[in-house]
Amino acid sequence: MTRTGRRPGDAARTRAEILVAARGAFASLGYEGATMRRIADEAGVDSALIAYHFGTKEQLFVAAHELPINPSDLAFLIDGPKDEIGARIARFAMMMLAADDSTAVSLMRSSASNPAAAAMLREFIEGALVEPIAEQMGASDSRERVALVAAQILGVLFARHIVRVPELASASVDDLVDLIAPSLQRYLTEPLRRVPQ
Amino acid sequence: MTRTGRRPGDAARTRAEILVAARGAFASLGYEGATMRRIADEAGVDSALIAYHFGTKEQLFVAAHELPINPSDLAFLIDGPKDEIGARIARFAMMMLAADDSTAVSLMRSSASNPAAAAMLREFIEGALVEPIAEQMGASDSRERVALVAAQILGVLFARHIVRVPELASASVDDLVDLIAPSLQRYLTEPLRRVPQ
DNA sequence: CGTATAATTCATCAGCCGATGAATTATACG
DNA sequence: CGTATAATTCATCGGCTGATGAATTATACG
Repeated sequence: MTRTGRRPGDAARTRAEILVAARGAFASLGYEGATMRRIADEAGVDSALIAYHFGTKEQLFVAAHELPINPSDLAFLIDGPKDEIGARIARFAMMMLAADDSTAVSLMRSSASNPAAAAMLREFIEGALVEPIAEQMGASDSRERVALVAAQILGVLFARHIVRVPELASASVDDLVDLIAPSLQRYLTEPLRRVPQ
Repeated sequence: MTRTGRRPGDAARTRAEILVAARGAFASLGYEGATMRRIADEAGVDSALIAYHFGTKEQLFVAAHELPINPSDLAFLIDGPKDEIGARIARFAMMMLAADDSTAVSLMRSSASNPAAAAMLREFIEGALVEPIAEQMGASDSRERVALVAAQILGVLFARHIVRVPELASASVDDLVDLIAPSLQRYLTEPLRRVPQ
């Protein structure tokens, strides 16, 4: 059927198709579950071709998770009215990160069993969220505040897309935004402790 | 060194040692990463002995996660002053579930790559938390409220023990309780949406 | 048009996985 | 004390994994 040797037609396209298949597999199966052969089958390709284009499985994982988001795209979260920052972040997180096959869910899934993936997720949270937002806020506990926001978002994603708790899995994006926005708002802008340290 | 055949001494003890090794391995490596051979090595035992005592790997996983908690032990969370229920749940969750090798972290880790583990975690959340607490509360949106509490707790555990976000990984249990208790309180007892549906 | 090279598949390797039957040794119980 | 049986290790199976060298075919470019 598919003979050996170079295929006719657009060559650069194959590479992109492998990346799409890889993202889907990592997101639904995690790092170990997404085998090279499965990804290759999904992309309609031999697994050796993946090695040819991307090298090792770990390199493929990194390539598949290269951010489609430029960290400076997140500036709008900080700008704008301060009393709505929780809602802005909640909406952005639920919309961009909530798809079952999003790179965020994929990274979360793989982080659970793969320390290198956990490091990637940690560095993204620190570098793209905690540091820029905390710097902008300037208070001494800003980093802690942003980390709590990240934890709340991770929790909703985990409960909704990995555990699939029915009450959250069936909720709409709009509902989720309304529900968690006040918590994020509190973590960022309201007094955190009853008895200050 | 360790010869073949039955070993002298307390026989029932071996079984318990296998369970301890299994819990540690599942909690730190996840379902797929915790291989039968690794667990056996950790327990100082041949992997065939695990099969002899517990059957398949999946049966071992279930045995290792049999609840040390009787669901009725959770009644105290609901009883007591209503304006402190968030703090009670936060303290209980952070203390009981926060150890790196707790069965909760173990279940979370395995849930990410193993649908059967995710089902176990989902059923625990629904059966031991959402249903009893929501029934006690009685409001129409009670289930959703408890699910949000579960999501917040899962998020802190995930960020702290799996991603290891430094700001949360280094925080003390007391700090974490103080920080998230008001969010849990709001999810359970305060108006959830600005514009009711 | 010819040829170097890029893209692709095939075949195969060593290693690890979970499972299982056979052999071995201690205990329990008559 | 003898023997059935429980507890344990050993040896091995088929299957899957990531990786890689060799063969094949299309393209790019002179």
